[in-house]
Amino acid sequence: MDIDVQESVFQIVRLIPKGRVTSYGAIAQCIGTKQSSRYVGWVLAHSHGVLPAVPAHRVVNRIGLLTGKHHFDTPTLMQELLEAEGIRVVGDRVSEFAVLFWNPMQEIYYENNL
DNA sequence: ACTTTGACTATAA
DNA sequence: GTTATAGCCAAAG
Repeated sequence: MDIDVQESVFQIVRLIPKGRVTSYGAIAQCIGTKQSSRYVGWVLAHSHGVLPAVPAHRVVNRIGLLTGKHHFDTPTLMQELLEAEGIRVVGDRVSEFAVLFWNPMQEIYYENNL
C-alpha cells in the first residue's frame, strides 16, 4: 500500500483535539520525516478543499506563532477559528502554548495500547 | 533528471 | 530577546 506523506499529514492533523494545537516539527517527527518540518507546512498549504476537512488552524510553529495565517481566506480567519475553540491568541501567538500543545506521538502511543 | 519551493527548526553570535 | 545561516525533504515545475 502506498501512503502519500501528505495524506499522513492530513490524518495526523485531523487527530488534533479541539482546543489544542501542535507544531509542524512534531507532525514531521510523528510521520517519520522528522527533519522535514518545512514540508509539513507545504502540505498544509494544499489542504484547502481536501475532504474530510483538515483543521490546519491548529498547527502553528514551534513557539506558537500563527505563521500560516496568510494562507487562509482572510488573514484573521486562523485566529478567529482558534479563539472559537477557546484558544487565546495575543500578538499572533498562542497563549499558554506549552499547556495547549498536543504531541501526536502521545496519541499514537495511546491508540496502539488501547 | 535537475532545480526550486515551502505555513520549519536548530544553532550560533 | 534579535538576526543570520545552514540543514532538511517531499512535491511541483
